[in-house]
Amino acid sequence: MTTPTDPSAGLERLLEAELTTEPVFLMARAASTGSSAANKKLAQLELKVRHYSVLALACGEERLTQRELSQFLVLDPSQIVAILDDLERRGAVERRTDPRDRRSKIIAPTAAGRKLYAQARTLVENSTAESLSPLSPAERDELSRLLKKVAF
Amino acid sequence: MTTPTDPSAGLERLLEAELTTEPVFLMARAASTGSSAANKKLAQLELKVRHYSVLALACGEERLTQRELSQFLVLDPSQIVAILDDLERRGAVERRTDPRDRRSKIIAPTAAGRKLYAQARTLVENSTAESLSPLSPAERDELSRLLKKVAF
DNA sequence: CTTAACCATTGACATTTTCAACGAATAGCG
DNA sequence: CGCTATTCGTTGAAAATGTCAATGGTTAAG
Repeated sequence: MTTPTDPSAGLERLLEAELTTEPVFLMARAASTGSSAANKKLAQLELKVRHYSVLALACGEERLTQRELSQFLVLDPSQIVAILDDLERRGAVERRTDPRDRRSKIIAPTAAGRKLYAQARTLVENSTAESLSPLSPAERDELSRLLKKVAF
Repeated sequence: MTTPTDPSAGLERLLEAELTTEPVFLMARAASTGSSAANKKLAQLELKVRHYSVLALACGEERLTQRELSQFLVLDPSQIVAILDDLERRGAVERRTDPRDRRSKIIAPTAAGRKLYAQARTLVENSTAESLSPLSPAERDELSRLLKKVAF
């Protein structure tokens, strides 16, 4: 098993570049490599991170409307529609008209959806473990803590 | 001056959602909000983060080829072409055929380019300060340190 | 009851990503 | 030296993503 060559190999001399101190850049790069790694793993379930995120929320404690999903995930309502079309076609979630406000639709997971989420979750955790492998367990926790403060 | 309403306001009940513990999700969200904030500031210079990144590297110590920019920024070579077309049209950078390998082109900043970078850098720093405002100075340093370890 | 606002959805459009193919130039090897 | 394979920047097409206005159905406010 050959280690996949780092695409940015041979550029160690750039580690001192001013850009390397910019959090915007670091975040973008970390997020980009991280989610593309996760997407690769999720591909075997024909999922992408965006589907995984919606599915995860659908499988959570709170029952959410599409509007709420849209706000929380910072995605346009129309994108939520597309993602839900995929997930619903696969029988992973259901749209239920909110009885208290028939404009909204509440997203609920099916049994198959929960199963799918369980599998996906494992894959994502593997991917995360690899992505964060340069960090110690304590550092991973700290990173998550800091990101959470920034992201909300 | 009214504080722009947080788009994800009223969803505090989701802060305990399982998804909130996933670094992939946190990174994506932090990166997304962070760079869209930076983009807004950079708009007054008619720049985006991607242009800023290339300009920053061009203004650094190392003289880089397009291929190297592409690898370091994890962007397709064709995207580098487009970004450089913009920057060159504005007279911020120059493409110089590498005398040691006439296939490659070395990117060099012009005087105007350095000036532009200086202005842009200030804007980005302001944006970063706002984005990371929920963190203490020590936490910001720690976040940068951790991100750097992950991103490279 | 009427008007304004909200939700999910659709469709159009811009931006970004991804990929294959090309000419020019170099590197490796006989 | 000559031939072949590889690399570089560039172009163009296709797919994915993001952004935005308009719609029908529904609710809220007066």
